[in-house]
Amino acid sequence: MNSEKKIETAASAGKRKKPITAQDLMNAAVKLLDSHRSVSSLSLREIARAAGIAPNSFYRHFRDVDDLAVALIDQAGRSLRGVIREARQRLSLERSAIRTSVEAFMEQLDAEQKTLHILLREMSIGSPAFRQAVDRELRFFEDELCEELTRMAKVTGHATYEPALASKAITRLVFTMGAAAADLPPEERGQIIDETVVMIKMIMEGAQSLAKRAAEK
Amino acid sequence: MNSEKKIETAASAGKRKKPITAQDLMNAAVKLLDSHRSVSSLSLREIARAAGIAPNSFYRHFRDVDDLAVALIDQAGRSLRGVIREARQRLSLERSAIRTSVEAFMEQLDAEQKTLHILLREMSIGSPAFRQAVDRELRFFEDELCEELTRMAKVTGHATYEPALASKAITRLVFTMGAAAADLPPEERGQIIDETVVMIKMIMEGAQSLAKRAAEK
DNA sequence: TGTACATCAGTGAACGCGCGTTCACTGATGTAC
DNA sequence: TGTACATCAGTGAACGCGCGTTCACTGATGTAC
Repeated sequence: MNSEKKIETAASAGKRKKPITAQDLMNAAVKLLDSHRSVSSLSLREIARAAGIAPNSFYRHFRDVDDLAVALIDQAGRSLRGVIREARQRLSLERSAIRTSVEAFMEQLDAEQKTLHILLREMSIGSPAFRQAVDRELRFFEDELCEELTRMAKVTGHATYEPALASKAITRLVFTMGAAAADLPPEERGQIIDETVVMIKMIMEGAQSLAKRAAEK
Repeated sequence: MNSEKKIETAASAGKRKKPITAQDLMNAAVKLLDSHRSVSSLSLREIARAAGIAPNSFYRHFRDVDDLAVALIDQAGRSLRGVIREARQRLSLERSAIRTSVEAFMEQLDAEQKTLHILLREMSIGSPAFRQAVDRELRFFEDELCEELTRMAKVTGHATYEPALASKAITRLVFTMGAAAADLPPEERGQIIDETVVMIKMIMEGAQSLAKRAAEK
């Protein structure tokens, strides 16, 4: 017990050194962002403190806080690709493709690193580099969805009117609803998911109906 | 000329006093927010400096920066009601109701106080009071739209499926697209307006089509 | 019309504090011979 | 296997600065008599 305490003290108060990764710093930042603070309001010292390192050690991993923020968005991007991949995997079953995808998206909000949540919240705020990173991810999601829509159109015979626009509308809608969901207790998430599913169905139905009408005349 | 210069000097460098309004402070804050900074990153001293008063004079008008931020959102709310009123006024003409409304919305982004822009950007960030104020405005817009939709349904005979959800979808979409438009040079706004109009038409068309289908079975 | 007085929006100076950044350092880990 | 050395992630101390907030103040404006 004595030696155990000694080890613990050595590990936490650490005589001289502690190894820390860039990821640890990002996690510390995410934790600080938890309650509706914006990335731009985080200080370097604050993050370093939360991660348990000296302020100047921060520079070993990132140029500045903005640099870390961009890294967070990149991670959110990876999270987003995870959503898409997972939705595809689950898709072969008999459930509604829309519902399945929306659920995959909303689940990713609680993923270990809650970077997706941050992306949703700070879409239009932050440095040029930050917003550029967000835009890139948004566009990727949109393009992926658009491909999926046109692929579906060939299979089912239901053409989609302006599939790029429908994709954009759905993407923006899912992102906004996701941002709303992320701030809600899990038991109210279900309703947001239901709402989002119906909204998407409206768009798909509308896009198909408009396509038919355009074809008729 | 000599006396004119004297007066100007007295007014700008001001021997002892300058009268300043709460609105002046809000305008100064808005100006600082222009390039993608978040409200939470503004300092009291920065705002006071921009408004041309001593830092401590700030307290004559607001309790703190957060208090000013909430006032900005209230102003954005008034701007939003202006959008609705203006859209209604223009509506009697023969143009598309959707297009007219979207244009009214997007024009309001450039209104003298660009508070609507700030509301769109910071929707999910900021103090509880701030977000509560934003939520209130969002809901108001949504309700207003929902009423309009059900009123239209009676006139045209086209029922809307889940009008509350359709309203929510349209509101969120308009707000996101507005946020995107606000950061764009005016000459690219037109495209965003066109896109938004088509998106809304998809939702309306879809909601009507789903209503028909629900009525049939 | 004058005089006395309260109110109110402004002021400069000062405080203690947390900030970002720099410096020269330390000691563990991996590599060359 | 040992020894010498480069690399690299950490360190504490120090810097100058802008911050929010407080204080006692000033002088213009509006009101009462």
